[in-house]
Amino acid sequence: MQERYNFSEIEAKWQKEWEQEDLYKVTEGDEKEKYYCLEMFPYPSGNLHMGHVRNYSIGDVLARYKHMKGYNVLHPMGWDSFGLPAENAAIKHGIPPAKWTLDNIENMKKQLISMGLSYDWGREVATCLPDYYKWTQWIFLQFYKHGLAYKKKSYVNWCPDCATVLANEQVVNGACERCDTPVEKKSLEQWFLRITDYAQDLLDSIPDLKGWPDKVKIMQENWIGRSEGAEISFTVEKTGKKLPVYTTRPDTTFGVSYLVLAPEHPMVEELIAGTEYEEPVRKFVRNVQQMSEIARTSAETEKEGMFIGSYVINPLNQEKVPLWVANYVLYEYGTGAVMGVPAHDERDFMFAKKYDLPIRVVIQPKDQELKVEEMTTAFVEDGVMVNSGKFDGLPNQEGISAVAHYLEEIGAGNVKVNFRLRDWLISRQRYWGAPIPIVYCDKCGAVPVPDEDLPVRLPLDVEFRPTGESPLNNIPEFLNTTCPCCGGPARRETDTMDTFICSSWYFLRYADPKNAEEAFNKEKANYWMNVDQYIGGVEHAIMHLLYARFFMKALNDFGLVDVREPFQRLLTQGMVLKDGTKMSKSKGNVVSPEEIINKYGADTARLFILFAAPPERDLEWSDQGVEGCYRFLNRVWRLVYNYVKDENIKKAEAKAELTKDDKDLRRLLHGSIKKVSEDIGERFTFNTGVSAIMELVNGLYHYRDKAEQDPALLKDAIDSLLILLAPFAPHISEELWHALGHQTSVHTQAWPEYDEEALVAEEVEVVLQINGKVRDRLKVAANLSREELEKTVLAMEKAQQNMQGKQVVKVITVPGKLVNIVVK
RNA sequence: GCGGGAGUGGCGGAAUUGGCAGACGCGCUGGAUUUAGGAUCCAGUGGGAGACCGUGGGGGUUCAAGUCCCUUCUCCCGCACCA
Repeated sequence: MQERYNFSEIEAKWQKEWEQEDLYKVTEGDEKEKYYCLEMFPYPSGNLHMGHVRNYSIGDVLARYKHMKGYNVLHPMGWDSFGLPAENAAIKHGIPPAKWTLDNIENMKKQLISMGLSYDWGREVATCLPDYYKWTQWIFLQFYKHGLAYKKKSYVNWCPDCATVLANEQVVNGACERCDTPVEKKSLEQWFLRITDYAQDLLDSIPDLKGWPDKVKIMQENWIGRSEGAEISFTVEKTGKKLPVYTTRPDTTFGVSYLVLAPEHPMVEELIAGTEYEEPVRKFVRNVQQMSEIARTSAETEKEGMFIGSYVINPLNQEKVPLWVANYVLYEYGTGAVMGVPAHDERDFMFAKKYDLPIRVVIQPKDQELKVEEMTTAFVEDGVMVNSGKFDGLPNQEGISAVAHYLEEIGAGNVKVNFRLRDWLISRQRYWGAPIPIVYCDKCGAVPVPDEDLPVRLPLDVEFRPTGESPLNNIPEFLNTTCPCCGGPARRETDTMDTFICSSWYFLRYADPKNAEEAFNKEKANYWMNVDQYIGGVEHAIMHLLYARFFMKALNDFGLVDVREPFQRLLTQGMVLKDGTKMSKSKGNVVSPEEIINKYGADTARLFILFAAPPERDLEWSDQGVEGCYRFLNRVWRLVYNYVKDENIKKAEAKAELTKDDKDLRRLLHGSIKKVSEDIGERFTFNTGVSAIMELVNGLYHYRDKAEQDPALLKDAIDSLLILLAPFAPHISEELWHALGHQTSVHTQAWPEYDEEALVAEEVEVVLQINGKVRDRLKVAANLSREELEKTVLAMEKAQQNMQGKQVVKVITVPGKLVNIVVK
């Protein structure tokens, strides 16, 4: 055994060895219980960053731990490899996207391997390869065949910089999630998936996600945004047509003083055509539509509107109220029209004040009387209905359903549930994605590509121009095809799918990655799913995690798999920061994993990133902290080195009886086993797990200084130490394990069990408190009875001093912990 | 504005069920070793000379509060005209 810890030699050696032995290969159907440990697969940007290191270190500790605990562990890795950066590289550097992507994968895979991660590389998938996207296309067609994929013309979010449309979820504060460019609205014909059909289901099963952080569950709940209310039909006076509005407050319907349409509402144009309002209203609508999404959807934006010259009839009281158009009404939500009740809605109140529209109180608070002239803000709390005909006197909460049901009776409305969630726009006007497998025929319309013709291959020999247009439009061999229906000439769809589609089912493909006949074998998927532990960044709280849940429910409904939720437990790791902020090139505070691994080794990098903070919290990078972890591994190395070298210890006879020092070490050892097991397996607090291992090492150093040791105990402690360390620092543990003379891998050892009896201390320290404040300490026998403990502590000098001349009110004794004397 | 999370030594962080605040690591101080430095090993390290005081501030419950309740401040994250 070498005296020095030569990490680079050791790490290379064991990485090669593990690969040759195929140590991490798994197959299904083992008699062991399965455990599916999954980390979010990366986009192959070309280089690993610290966020990846953190993500994959966490996953690897869990996977290795579960493996040693006797589970059949599936721990795969792959590549989310479609996406825009590959195209940008092509435009900028003239490298074809496929080559750029595959080169990046190769490089990143090397880096992942250099971290010593326990992946079954035989299950590697890359979403950009035809053997994967064939099945992405097939799944799309399943959605299509079940009526869950459809094409419609609508106002969609367009990012001018990315030159493509975006899903609602990809618009952040009115700007493109990727490049921060303000999005524009465009009216385009696009493919959607009917995620709204699953809105209620997605919401209802959130409480079942027991192992998910509340934060993520709440975010999803808010995103789905269920609201209960009523749809109420007003009648347009001029045309007699019904104009439905959606409201959560049908109890305020008697307080309606105007109605507002969204600028995009088709009835606007219909009602102004040929009237004196035509020109000014058109101008107003145009102005609103020219506003950026950010300005338009901000709550701070001044509410502006305009009367459009028509009136509608309130179905409850037959009142005639004016019809307006205004910038604050969203066409996409509800019916695109709202009723204005200024007295009881803040926005309506502001609007009515601005345009001098009437305000009528229809809900009175219980303890005071509202006077319109005195109101400075809308009254939105609960109260009693007034000015509401036969509903007068009814508490408004009851009024909500009473009015809704009455409207239903008279045929002027119905109870209605609305969701904020919109259907998922999946078309992208980009090249580097999975082609949507549809062809357009003049005779037959949109026709799905037959399963046997899949995959619709992405042509690889393409030319990129910085026009923003998808090159697929310029490739006749791709574009022109024959109709699968009638055999006539047809055109292919040139849009590709949102890459979130590819990542919505990859965890299923890992269960059966090589299958050429199916997306995945049902039995294999049923065996491995669902994912027992999923680990990734919280930035995916909504998009990826919601889409994947939607896919799982749909695939279950298609009968392809038995489970309905993809991820049993979810761990969202915090960011890796440097100098208090996120690492970024522009700030110049990036620490590259490669650099750290070269300087200290992967084991040190892993250990530091797990030790520096609990996984959910942000982690501040510290070069000195890394140094400390490196020192610790050296300390472990020397401990084992000295042990192996010391012939006396190995020759020593086993002792008949353990001394106090022996028992202390044994208690420390078993306490460490317990702590590390719980910290990895139950609490997911790897930082305290590492600290427990450090304490064990400190204890072993002290033990080595003792005059006599128990050789059997020492050997057991050092063996166990290496097993406990193995999930965190796999290379050094393996090397030292073999240096101790073991023939098999440390990673295939059974995780040690702790002995409850060994944990029991013979002596404990108890505390003397006076009025709750610690005044003295005392070592006593651990099994001392309550009475004896109290007697002993009360007899202490400090106790006597404090009781002198005072009245003892009471004495609280907690055996094994403390005696608190309350004096007056 | 709404929702969520966090404020603990010089720093990262521990304290799992209300029971010894500051585990472990960094940094710092001292000692041993060494020609010397580095490395290593050992010891010390919240503040205060001390009685004592200490978990963002104020109040409360309790024999006992970092932990529970009320209130307030600061920071971070998510959503934000969804009728």
